Amino acid sequence: MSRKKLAPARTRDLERSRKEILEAAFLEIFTRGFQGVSIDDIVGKTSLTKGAFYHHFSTKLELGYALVEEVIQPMILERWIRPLEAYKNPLVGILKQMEKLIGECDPAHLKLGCPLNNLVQEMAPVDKGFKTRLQHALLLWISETDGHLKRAKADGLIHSDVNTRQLATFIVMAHEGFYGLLKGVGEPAVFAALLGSLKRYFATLTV
Amino acid sequence: MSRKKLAPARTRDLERSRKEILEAAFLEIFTRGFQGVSIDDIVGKTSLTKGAFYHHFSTKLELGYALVEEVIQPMILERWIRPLEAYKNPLVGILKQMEKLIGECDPAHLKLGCPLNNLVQEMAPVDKGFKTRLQHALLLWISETDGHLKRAKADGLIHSDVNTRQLATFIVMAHEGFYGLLKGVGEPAVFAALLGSLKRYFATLTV
DNA sequence: CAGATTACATACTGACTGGTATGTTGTCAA
DNA sequence: TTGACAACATACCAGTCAGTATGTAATCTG
Repeated sequence: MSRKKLAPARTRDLERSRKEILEAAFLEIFTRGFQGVSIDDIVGKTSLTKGAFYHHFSTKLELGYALVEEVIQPMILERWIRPLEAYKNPLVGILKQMEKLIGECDPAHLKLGCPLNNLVQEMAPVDKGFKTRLQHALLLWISETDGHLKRAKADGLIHSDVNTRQLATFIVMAHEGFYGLLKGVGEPAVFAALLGSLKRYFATLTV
Repeated sequence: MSRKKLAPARTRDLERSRKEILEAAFLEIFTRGFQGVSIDDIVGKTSLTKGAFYHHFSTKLELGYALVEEVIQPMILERWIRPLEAYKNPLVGILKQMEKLIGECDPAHLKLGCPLNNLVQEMAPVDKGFKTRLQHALLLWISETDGHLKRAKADGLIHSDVNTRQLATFIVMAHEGFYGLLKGVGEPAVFAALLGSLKRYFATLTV
Protein backbone atom coordinates (compact mmCIF):
# COMPACT_ATOMS: atom_id res chain seq x y z
CA MET A 1 0.00 0.00 0.00
CA SER A 2 2.08 2.87 1.30
CA ARG A 3 5.63 1.77 1.71
CA LYS A 4 7.22 4.40 -0.49
CA LYS A 5 9.62 6.91 0.92
CA LEU A 6 7.55 8.03 3.89
CA ALA A 7 6.39 5.49 6.44
CA PRO A 8 9.22 3.03 5.83
CA ALA A 9 7.61 0.54 8.23
CA ARG A 10 11.04 -0.65 9.21
CA THR A 11 11.54 -2.89 12.18
CA ARG A 12 14.59 -0.85 13.10
CA ASP A 13 14.41 2.93 13.28
CA LEU A 14 17.10 4.86 15.10
CA GLU A 15 15.12 8.04 15.57
CA ARG A 16 11.93 6.34 16.63
CA SER A 17 13.69 4.10 19.13
CA ARG A 18 15.48 7.04 20.66
CA LYS A 19 12.21 8.89 21.02
CA GLU A 20 10.58 5.85 22.57
CA ILE A 21 13.31 5.59 25.17
CA LEU A 22 13.22 9.31 25.93
CA GLU A 23 9.46 9.28 26.31
CA ALA A 24 9.46 6.30 28.67
CA ALA A 25 12.35 7.78 30.64
CA PHE A 26 10.51 11.07 30.94
CA LEU A 27 7.44 9.48 32.49
CA GLU A 28 9.36 7.23 34.87
CA ILE A 29 11.76 9.94 36.02
CA PHE A 30 8.94 12.44 36.26
CA THR A 31 7.12 10.22 38.72
CA ARG A 32 9.96 8.67 40.71
CA GLY A 33 12.96 10.93 40.27
CA PHE A 34 16.19 10.43 38.35
CA GLN A 35 17.98 8.60 41.14
CA GLY A 36 14.87 6.58 41.94
CA VAL A 37 14.59 5.06 38.48
CA SER A 38 16.81 2.31 37.09
CA ILE A 39 17.68 1.75 33.46
CA ASP A 40 15.94 -1.60 33.66
CA ASP A 41 12.81 0.24 34.78
CA ILE A 42 12.98 2.49 31.74
CA VAL A 43 13.62 -0.16 29.10
CA GLY A 44 10.91 -2.24 30.79
CA LYS A 45 8.40 0.40 29.74
CA THR A 46 9.70 0.09 26.21
CA SER A 47 9.53 -2.39 23.38
CA LEU A 48 13.34 -2.38 23.45
CA THR A 49 16.05 -3.78 25.71
CA LYS A 50 19.13 -2.65 27.56
CA GLY A 51 21.29 -3.23 24.53
CA ALA A 52 19.28 -0.64 22.64
CA PHE A 53 19.54 1.79 25.54
CA TYR A 54 23.32 1.73 25.57
CA HIS A 55 23.39 1.94 21.81
CA HIS A 56 21.70 5.33 22.13
CA PHE A 57 23.09 6.67 25.42
CA SER A 58 26.57 6.02 26.71
CA THR A 59 25.50 6.44 30.33
CA LYS A 60 22.50 7.14 32.51
CA LEU A 61 23.62 10.74 32.98
CA GLU A 62 23.74 11.23 29.20
CA LEU A 63 20.11 10.18 29.06
CA GLY A 64 19.31 12.74 31.74
CA TYR A 65 21.08 15.47 29.80
CA ALA A 66 19.20 14.58 26.62
CA LEU A 67 15.96 14.62 28.59
CA VAL A 68 16.54 18.21 29.67
CA GLU A 69 17.66 19.47 26.29
CA GLU A 70 15.38 17.54 23.95
CA VAL A 71 12.22 17.00 25.97
CA ILE A 72 11.82 19.28 28.96
CA GLN A 73 13.20 22.57 27.63
CA PRO A 74 11.10 22.44 24.43
CA MET A 75 8.10 21.51 26.57
CA ILE A 76 8.59 24.62 28.72
CA LEU A 77 8.73 26.86 25.68
CA GLU A 78 5.70 25.18 24.14
CA ARG A 79 3.58 25.39 27.28
CA TRP A 80 4.62 28.69 28.87
CA ILE A 81 6.14 30.91 26.19
CA ARG A 82 4.49 30.16 22.84
CA PRO A 83 0.94 30.76 24.13
CA LEU A 84 1.89 34.30 25.22
CA GLU A 85 2.17 35.33 21.58
CA ALA A 86 -1.63 35.32 21.38
CA TYR A 87 -2.00 37.91 24.13
CA LYS A 88 -1.61 41.65 23.84
CA ASN A 89 -0.92 41.72 27.59
CA PRO A 90 1.38 38.80 28.55
CA LEU A 91 0.44 39.16 32.23
CA VAL A 92 -3.08 38.18 31.27
CA GLY A 93 -1.73 35.32 29.21
CA ILE A 94 0.42 34.03 32.06
CA LEU A 95 -2.53 33.94 34.45
CA LYS A 96 -4.70 32.26 31.82
CA GLN A 97 -2.07 29.62 31.10
CA MET A 98 -1.61 28.93 34.79
CA GLU A 99 -5.33 28.46 35.21
CA LYS A 100 -5.40 26.13 32.22
CA LEU A 101 -2.23 24.10 32.79
CA ILE A 102 -2.20 24.01 36.59
CA GLY A 103 -5.70 24.86 37.78
CA GLU A 104 -7.49 22.51 35.42
CA CYS A 105 -4.84 19.81 35.64
CA ASP A 106 -5.71 16.39 36.99
CA PRO A 107 -4.70 16.44 40.70
CA ALA A 108 -3.15 12.99 40.38
CA HIS A 109 -0.88 14.39 37.70
CA LEU A 110 -0.33 17.66 39.52
CA LYS A 111 1.14 16.05 42.61
CA LEU A 112 4.07 15.01 40.44
CA GLY A 113 5.16 18.62 40.13
CA CYS A 114 6.99 20.26 37.24
CA PRO A 115 9.47 18.10 35.31
CA LEU A 116 12.02 20.89 35.13
CA ASN A 117 11.69 21.90 38.76
CA ASN A 118 11.90 18.29 39.89
CA LEU A 119 15.22 17.79 38.17
CA VAL A 120 16.56 21.13 39.36
CA GLN A 121 15.85 20.26 42.98
CA GLU A 122 17.16 16.73 42.73
CA MET A 123 20.13 16.92 40.40
CA ALA A 124 21.48 20.48 40.19
CA PRO A 125 23.68 20.18 43.30
CA VAL A 126 24.62 16.57 42.60
CA ASP A 127 25.95 16.71 39.04
CA LYS A 128 27.54 19.57 37.15
CA GLY A 129 26.36 18.43 33.72
CA PHE A 130 22.79 18.57 34.94
CA LYS A 131 23.40 21.89 36.63
CA THR A 132 24.53 23.71 33.51
CA ARG A 133 21.76 22.32 31.32
CA LEU A 134 19.06 23.05 33.87
CA GLN A 135 20.44 26.52 34.43
CA HIS A 136 20.36 27.14 30.69
CA ALA A 137 16.72 26.09 30.49
CA LEU A 138 15.76 28.34 33.41
CA LEU A 139 17.58 31.35 32.03
CA LEU A 140 16.01 30.79 28.63
CA TRP A 141 12.60 30.70 30.28
CA ILE A 142 13.34 33.96 32.09
CA SER A 143 14.70 35.66 28.97
CA GLU A 144 11.75 34.66 26.80
CA THR A 145 9.34 35.87 29.46
CA ASP A 146 11.28 39.09 29.73
CA GLY A 147 10.91 39.56 25.98
CA HIS A 148 7.14 39.49 26.22
CA LEU A 149 7.13 41.83 29.22
CA LYS A 150 9.35 44.31 27.37
CA ARG A 151 6.90 44.30 24.51
CA ALA A 152 4.02 45.00 26.90
CA LYS A 153 5.96 47.77 28.54
CA ALA A 154 6.65 49.35 25.16
CA ASP A 155 2.95 49.10 24.43
CA GLY A 156 2.24 51.01 27.61
CA LEU A 157 0.48 48.10 29.29
CA ILE A 158 2.96 47.83 32.17
CA HIS A 159 4.13 50.70 34.34
CA SER A 160 7.30 52.30 33.05
CA ASP A 161 9.11 51.91 36.40
CA VAL A 162 8.85 48.12 36.32
CA ASN A 163 12.11 46.22 35.81
CA THR A 164 10.95 43.59 33.36
CA ARG A 165 13.90 41.25 33.83
CA GLN A 166 13.32 41.34 37.55
CA LEU A 167 9.65 40.66 37.05
CA ALA A 168 10.35 37.82 34.62
CA THR A 169 12.60 36.20 37.22
CA PHE A 170 9.86 36.50 39.80
CA ILE A 171 7.33 34.97 37.42
CA VAL A 172 9.47 31.92 36.70
CA MET A 173 10.08 31.59 40.42
CA ALA A 174 6.31 31.66 40.92
CA HIS A 175 5.80 28.85 38.40
CA GLU A 176 8.30 26.66 40.21
CA GLY A 177 6.93 27.71 43.58
CA PHE A 178 3.35 26.98 42.56
CA TYR A 179 4.22 23.51 41.39
CA GLY A 180 6.42 22.90 44.39
CA LEU A 181 3.88 23.89 47.01
CA LEU A 182 1.04 22.08 45.27
CA LYS A 183 3.21 19.00 45.26
CA GLY A 184 3.67 19.25 49.01
CA VAL A 185 0.15 20.27 49.96
CA GLY A 186 -2.39 18.10 48.20
CA GLU A 187 -5.36 20.49 48.41
CA PRO A 188 -6.22 22.18 45.11
CA ALA A 189 -7.61 25.09 47.15
CA VAL A 190 -4.00 26.17 47.57
CA PHE A 191 -3.83 26.93 43.87
CA ALA A 192 -6.69 29.40 44.15
CA ALA A 193 -4.89 31.15 47.00
CA LEU A 194 -1.64 31.38 45.04
CA LEU A 195 -3.27 32.55 41.84
CA GLY A 196 -5.31 35.10 43.75
CA SER A 197 -2.19 36.61 45.26
CA LEU A 198 -0.41 36.69 41.93
CA LYS A 199 -3.42 38.29 40.27
CA ARG A 200 -3.47 41.00 42.88
CA TYR A 201 0.23 41.60 42.31
CA PHE A 202 -0.11 41.83 38.55
CA ALA A 203 -2.95 44.33 38.96
CA THR A 204 -0.57 46.75 40.70
CA LEU A 205 1.82 46.57 37.74
CA THR A 206 -0.73 47.36 35.08
CA VAL A 207 -1.40 50.82 33.83
CA MET B 1 35.13 17.20 88.57
CA SER B 2 31.71 17.32 86.99
CA ARG B 3 30.38 13.82 86.79
CA LYS B 4 27.37 14.28 88.98
CA LYS B 5 23.90 13.97 87.47
CA LEU B 6 24.51 16.13 84.44
CA ALA B 7 27.27 15.26 81.99
CA PRO B 8 27.35 11.55 82.71
CA ALA B 9 30.37 11.12 80.40
CA ARG B 10 29.11 7.72 79.47
CA THR B 11 30.47 5.88 76.48
CA ARG B 12 26.92 4.86 75.60
CA ASP B 13 24.20 7.47 75.42
CA LEU B 14 20.96 6.71 73.60
CA GLU B 15 19.87 10.29 73.10
CA ARG B 16 23.24 11.56 72.04
CA SER B 17 23.76 8.74 69.55
CA ARG B 18 20.37 9.32 68.02
CA LYS B 19 21.15 12.99 67.64
CA GLU B 20 24.50 12.23 66.09
CA ILE B 21 22.89 9.99 63.49
CA LEU B 22 20.15 12.50 62.74
CA GLU B 23 22.65 15.31 62.33
CA ALA B 24 24.91 13.35 59.99
CA ALA B 25 21.88 12.14 58.02
CA PHE B 26 20.62 15.68 57.71
CA LEU B 27 23.83 16.94 56.15
CA GLU B 28 24.25 14.02 53.78
CA ILE B 29 20.64 13.98 52.63
CA PHE B 30 20.62 17.75 52.38
CA THR B 31 23.48 17.66 49.91
CA ARG B 32 22.77 14.50 47.94
CA GLY B 33 19.10 13.71 48.39
CA PHE B 34 17.34 10.97 50.32
CA GLN B 35 17.56 8.41 47.54
CA GLY B 36 21.11 9.41 46.73
CA VAL B 37 22.46 8.63 50.19
CA SER B 38 23.05 5.15 51.57
CA ILE B 39 22.90 4.13 55.21
CA ASP B 40 26.57 3.25 55.03
CA ASP B 41 27.25 6.81 53.89
CA ILE B 42 25.44 8.17 56.93
CA VAL B 43 27.02 5.93 59.55
CA GLY B 44 30.36 6.59 57.88
CA LYS B 45 30.03 10.23 58.91
CA THR B 46 29.42 9.08 62.44
CA SER B 47 31.40 7.56 65.30
CA LEU B 48 28.87 4.71 65.24
CA THR B 49 28.12 1.74 63.00
CA LYS B 50 25.25 0.15 61.17
CA GLY B 51 24.25 -1.81 64.22
CA ALA B 52 23.65 1.41 66.09
CA PHE B 53 21.67 2.80 63.20
CA TYR B 54 19.21 -0.07 63.17
CA HIS B 55 19.00 0.03 66.92
CA HIS B 56 17.56 3.53 66.58
CA PHE B 57 15.65 3.35 63.29
CA SER B 58 13.83 0.30 62.02
CA THR B 59 14.23 1.37 58.40
CA LYS B 60 15.68 4.08 56.18
CA LEU B 61 12.24 5.59 55.72
CA GLU B 62 11.79 5.86 59.48
CA LEU B 63 14.97 7.90 59.63
CA GLY B 64 13.57 10.15 56.93
CA TYR B 65 10.35 10.64 58.87
CA ALA B 66 12.26 11.48 62.04
CA LEU B 67 14.35 13.94 60.08
CA VAL B 68 11.28 15.86 58.98
CA GLU B 69 9.60 15.87 62.37
CA GLU B 70 12.54 16.32 64.70
CA VAL B 71 15.03 18.33 62.67
CA ILE B 72 13.56 20.13 59.68
CA GLN B 73 10.20 21.26 61.01
CA PRO B 74 11.65 22.77 64.20
CA MET B 75 14.33 24.41 62.05
CA ILE B 76 11.67 26.08 59.90
CA LEU B 77 9.88 27.46 62.94
CA GLU B 78 13.13 28.64 64.49
CA ARG B 79 14.36 30.36 61.34
CA TRP B 80 11.20 31.74 59.74
CA ILE B 81 8.52 32.07 62.43
CA ARG B 82 10.17 32.83 65.77
CA PRO B 83 12.04 35.90 64.46
CA LEU B 84 8.76 37.49 63.37
CA GLU B 85 7.79 37.99 67.00
CA ALA B 86 10.28 40.83 67.21
CA TYR B 87 8.59 42.83 64.45
CA LYS B 88 5.50 44.97 64.72
CA ASN B 89 5.01 44.49 60.98
CA PRO B 90 5.70 40.86 60.03
CA LEU B 91 6.05 41.76 56.35
CA VAL B 92 9.12 43.78 57.31
CA GLY B 93 10.37 40.88 59.38
CA ILE B 94 9.92 38.42 56.53
CA LEU B 95 11.94 40.56 54.14
CA LYS B 96 14.64 41.10 56.77
CA GLN B 97 14.90 37.37 57.49
CA MET B 98 15.11 36.59 53.81
CA GLU B 99 17.91 39.08 53.39
CA LYS B 100 19.71 37.60 56.37
CA LEU B 101 19.16 33.88 55.83
CA ILE B 102 19.20 33.79 52.03
CA GLY B 103 20.87 36.97 50.82
CA GLU B 104 23.79 36.78 53.20
CA CYS B 105 24.10 33.00 52.97
CA ASP B 106 27.25 31.40 51.65
CA PRO B 107 26.55 30.67 47.95
CA ALA B 108 28.12 27.24 48.27
CA HIS B 109 25.58 26.46 50.95
CA LEU B 110 22.76 28.17 49.11
CA LYS B 111 23.01 26.02 46.05
CA LEU B 112 21.87 23.11 48.20
CA GLY B 113 18.44 24.69 48.51
CA CYS B 114 16.00 24.39 51.40
CA PRO B 115 16.00 21.10 53.33
CA LEU B 116 12.22 21.01 53.51
CA ASN B 117 11.68 21.90 49.87
CA ASN B 118 14.26 19.37 48.74
CA LEU B 119 12.45 16.54 50.48
CA VAL B 120 9.06 17.72 49.28
CA GLN B 121 10.18 17.68 45.67
CA GLU B 122 11.98 14.37 45.91
CA MET B 123 9.90 12.27 48.27
CA ALA B 124 6.33 13.59 48.47
CA PRO B 125 5.09 11.73 45.38
CA VAL B 126 7.18 8.65 46.08
CA ASP B 127 6.21 7.75 49.65
CA LYS B 128 3.00 8.44 51.53
CA GLY B 129 4.63 8.60 54.96
CA PHE B 130 6.89 11.36 53.72
CA LYS B 131 3.99 13.09 52.02
CA THR B 132 1.87 13.45 55.16
CA ARG B 133 4.73 14.63 57.34
CA LEU B 134 5.97 17.14 54.79
CA GLN B 135 2.44 18.38 54.22
CA HIS B 136 2.02 18.86 57.95
CA ALA B 137 5.21 20.91 58.15
CA LEU B 138 4.16 23.11 55.23
CA LEU B 139 0.67 23.72 56.60
CA LEU B 140 2.14 24.55 59.99
CA TRP B 141 4.45 27.05 58.33
CA ILE B 142 1.50 28.63 56.51
CA SER B 143 -0.67 28.74 59.63
CA GLU B 144 2.00 30.31 61.79
CA THR B 145 2.69 32.91 59.13
CA ASP B 146 -1.02 33.57 58.87
CA GLY B 147 -1.15 34.18 62.61
CA HIS B 148 1.40 36.97 62.36
CA LEU B 149 -0.36 38.48 59.36
CA LYS B 150 -3.69 38.46 61.19
CA ARG B 151 -2.09 40.30 64.05
CA ALA B 152 -0.70 42.94 61.69
CA LYS B 153 -4.07 43.28 60.01
CA ALA B 154 -5.73 43.83 63.38
CA ASP B 155 -3.09 46.45 64.13
CA GLY B 156 -4.07 48.23 60.93
CA LEU B 157 -0.69 47.61 59.27
CA ILE B 158 -2.12 45.57 56.40
CA HIS B 159 -5.04 46.56 54.22
CA SER B 160 -8.34 45.23 55.49
CA ASP B 161 -9.23 43.62 52.17
CA VAL B 162 -6.20 41.32 52.24
CA ASN B 163 -6.94 37.62 52.75
CA THR B 164 -4.17 36.76 55.22
CA ARG B 165 -4.37 32.99 54.76
CA GLN B 166 -4.04 33.48 51.03
CA LEU B 167 -1.12 35.80 51.53
CA ALA B 168 0.56 33.39 53.96
CA THR B 169 0.30 30.64 51.37
CA PHE B 170 1.87 32.90 48.80
CA ILE B 171 4.70 33.80 51.17
CA VAL B 172 5.58 30.19 51.91
CA MET B 173 5.44 29.50 48.18
CA ALA B 174 7.86 32.38 47.68
CA HIS B 175 10.31 30.92 50.22
CA GLU B 176 10.33 27.60 48.41
CA GLY B 177 10.44 29.31 45.04
CA PHE B 178 13.34 31.52 46.04
CA TYR B 179 15.39 28.59 47.24
CA GLY B 180 14.41 26.53 44.25
CA LEU B 181 15.32 29.08 41.63
CA LEU B 182 18.56 30.03 43.36
CA LYS B 183 19.45 26.37 43.37
CA GLY B 184 18.97 26.17 39.63
CA VAL B 185 20.50 29.49 38.68
CA GLY B 186 23.79 30.00 40.44
CA GLU B 187 23.95 33.78 40.22
CA PRO B 188 23.25 35.56 43.51
CA ALA B 189 21.96 38.52 41.48
CA VAL B 190 18.79 36.51 41.05
CA PHE B 191 18.08 36.90 44.75
CA ALA B 192 18.10 40.68 44.45
CA ALA B 193 15.61 40.46 41.60
CA LEU B 194 13.31 38.18 43.56
CA LEU B 195 13.48 40.20 46.76
CA GLY B 196 12.92 43.41 44.82
CA SER B 197 9.72 42.03 43.32
CA LEU B 198 8.48 40.75 46.65
CA LYS B 199 9.26 44.07 48.32
CA ARG B 200 7.25 45.90 45.70
CA TYR B 201 4.37 43.52 46.27
CA PHE B 202 4.42 43.92 50.01
CA ALA B 203 4.40 47.70 49.62
CA THR B 204 1.03 47.50 47.88
CA LEU B 205 -0.42 45.58 50.82
CA THR B 206 0.67 48.02 53.49
CA VAL B 207 -1.53 50.81 54.74
C1' DC C 1 23.49 -10.23 -4.50
C1' DA C 2 27.48 -9.92 -0.95
C1' DG C 3 29.84 -7.97 2.42
C1' DA C 4 29.92 -4.40 5.85
C1' DT C 5 27.77 -2.03 9.17
C1' DT C 6 24.10 -0.59 12.04
C1' DA C 7 20.62 -1.47 15.45
C1' DC C 8 19.62 -3.91 18.41
C1' DA C 9 19.02 -8.65 21.96
C1' DT C 10 20.92 -11.69 25.61
C1' DA C 11 23.64 -12.84 29.28
C1' DC C 12 26.57 -11.50 32.48
C1' DT C 13 29.62 -8.91 36.23
C1' DG C 14 31.41 -6.45 40.15
C1' DA C 15 30.00 -2.97 43.13
C1' DC C 16 26.68 -1.38 46.07
C1' DT C 17 22.18 -1.47 48.72
C1' DG C 18 18.90 -2.03 52.64
C1' DG C 19 18.43 -5.11 56.00
C1' DT C 20 19.61 -9.18 59.30
C1' DA C 21 21.95 -12.41 62.46
C1' DT C 22 24.73 -12.67 66.00
C1' DG C 23 28.38 -11.45 69.02
C1' DT C 24 30.20 -8.12 72.67
C1' DT C 25 30.50 -4.83 76.18
C1' DG C 26 28.88 -0.86 78.98
C1' DT C 27 25.23 0.23 82.45
C1' DC C 28 22.25 -0.40 86.12
C1' DA C 29 19.03 -2.48 89.44
C1' DA C 30 18.84 -5.60 93.20
C1' DT D 1 28.87 -8.30 93.15
C1' DT D 2 26.11 -10.12 89.72
C1' DG D 3 23.02 -11.19 86.50
C1' DA D 4 20.06 -8.92 82.91
C1' DC D 5 19.37 -6.03 79.53
C1' DA D 6 20.35 -2.09 76.70
C1' DA D 7 23.48 -0.10 73.33
C1' DC D 8 25.97 -0.97 70.36
C1' DA D 9 29.86 -3.67 66.79
C1' DT D 10 30.89 -7.12 63.11
C1' DA D 11 29.98 -10.03 59.51
C1' DC D 12 27.11 -11.28 56.25
C1' DC D 13 23.17 -11.85 52.64
C1' DA D 14 20.02 -11.60 48.82
C1' DG D 15 18.66 -8.31 45.68
C1' DT D 16 19.53 -4.43 42.68
C1' DC D 17 22.32 -1.36 40.05
C1' DA D 18 24.97 0.74 36.03
C1' DG D 19 27.61 -0.90 32.72
C1' DT D 20 29.86 -4.61 29.49
C1' DA D 21 30.77 -8.50 26.33
C1' DT D 22 29.19 -10.74 22.76
C1' DG D 23 25.98 -12.56 19.56
C1' DT D 24 22.55 -11.73 15.67
C1' DA D 25 19.52 -10.08 12.38
C1' DA D 26 18.01 -6.08 9.70
C1' DT D 27 19.49 -2.58 6.62
C1' DC D 28 22.54 -0.22 3.60
C1' DT D 29 26.21 0.06 0.04
C1' DG D 30 28.60 -1.14 -3.82
